[in-house]
Amino acid sequence: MINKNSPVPIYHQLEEYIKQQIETGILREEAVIPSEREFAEVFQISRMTVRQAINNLVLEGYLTRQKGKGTFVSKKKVEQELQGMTSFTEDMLSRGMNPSSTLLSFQIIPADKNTALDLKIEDNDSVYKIKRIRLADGAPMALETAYIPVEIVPGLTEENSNLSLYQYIEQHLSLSISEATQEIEASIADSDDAETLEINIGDPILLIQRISYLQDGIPFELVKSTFRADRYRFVHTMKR
Amino acid sequence: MINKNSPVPIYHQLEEYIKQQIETGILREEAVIPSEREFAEVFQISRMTVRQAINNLVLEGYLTRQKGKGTFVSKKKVEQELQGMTSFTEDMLSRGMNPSSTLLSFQIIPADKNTALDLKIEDNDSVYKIKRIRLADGAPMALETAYIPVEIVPGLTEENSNLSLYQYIEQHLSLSISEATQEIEASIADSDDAETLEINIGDPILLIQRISYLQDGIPFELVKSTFRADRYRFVHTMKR
DNA sequence: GTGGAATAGTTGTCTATACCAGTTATATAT
DNA sequence: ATATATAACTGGTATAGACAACTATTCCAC
Repeated sequence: MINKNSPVPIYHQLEEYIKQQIETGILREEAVIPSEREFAEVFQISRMTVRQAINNLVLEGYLTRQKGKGTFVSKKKVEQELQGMTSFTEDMLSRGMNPSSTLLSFQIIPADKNTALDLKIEDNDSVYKIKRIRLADGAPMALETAYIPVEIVPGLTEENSNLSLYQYIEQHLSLSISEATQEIEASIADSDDAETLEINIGDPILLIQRISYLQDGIPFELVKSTFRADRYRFVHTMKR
Repeated sequence: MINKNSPVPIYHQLEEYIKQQIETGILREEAVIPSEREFAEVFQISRMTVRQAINNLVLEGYLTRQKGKGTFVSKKKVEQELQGMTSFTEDMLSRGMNPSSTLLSFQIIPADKNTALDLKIEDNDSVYKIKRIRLADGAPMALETAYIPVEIVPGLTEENSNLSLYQYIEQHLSLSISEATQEIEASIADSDDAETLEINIGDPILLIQRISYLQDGIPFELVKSTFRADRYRFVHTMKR
């Protein structure tokens, strides 16, 4: 499970290992995880390295420590993610609705000037352009257009683009998403919007543009969404 | 400066020391701080201990590291606050605009059912109801109505209500604001909105409702704002 | 039973050291 | 002067070991 010769740092390998154990349910909510010395012994690594992995998971909210007792799996990652970057799917699930989507188009195109600027790439660099209608409980909720640099996420196809992009990036490319910016504005539907969202021209709509960044501040996704204002309201919690 | 016999951990002492250097301006924004090895040498402590202190300050946003170059003082605690709870005034200032406001009314009224629910008080408990027009560079930007429980912030008057409520609460009542939730939706202007915001009926508007909480999760302010969509766009950064 | 000591487990703090991987200044060769 | 190695810095990762602080249990004396 741990490869000492991998260029991936050991502590990061251990993080992923423990995360996986949590997500697959092998380590359950509220349960104690093995002690630091035990991890060190089992994987033949130093306790300080184990601590580095566990520290990060504590900071990310996966675990909590209790001096003298042990380290425990936190309950509900969901609530923490809610305070920030939720995908449409997660967002709808958290509202008790059933999300689905219809793929309208999947293209690889050269980036225009504005898209290139937002994604910090050169003009005409290749990007995926993926258009979807997002549905909640079967009814149209939003029209979404995503732009993703091909260079960063190669091998995206019409088939696998339906899976969670975030999971793909974190697990297969072992990159992690650190930050996102959103811009939200109000507008009114034009004829195109009205048709796809099944509303009337002049009805209010919510435009949301999100840019998601990797650890190093590299943008990897630009999503422009048009929501039906009568069905969707953006909810958001800030801490500190 | 560092006391090895103190019950306070060394890394924490060092954190406070560095923080102080930053806050007193001895270490300036963007400047390099001494290297880890230098701290270790000067204070005769281990480099790992220095790293523990610096790690924490990095996580708290005081410092940023750059491999091969050094560790730098982050600029502006303000910007971090911007990622979250900004008042209209701060928001506009950060956009390079000149904010002002016109008080429309200042009342103490019994809370209606919904307001009471949001503020977690009883129906008919007294609340301040403060209506303002918010201007940016002299032009109407938003219509704002704030509801504040009298019990939590007694002594608010038409005069001092113009000052920063947040500062007042943090400094005079020594309470601290920990969290806020926002709900954002799109709508279209009715005749009232159109008149106060100097736009046309049917123009798009952005409705923002914010509830701010004290440390203990006690709501102390409910603000409902109506923004001109042609002039205002909600911008928001999420981390992690 | 109650209190206290001993014990074995946990995380927390700290040291000393080593090597790796970027960055920058400096010396050297051309 | 201009390249180009090289050395000397930086933070990043990892080791091994030590003691402190805290928790839980067990056992024993009272």
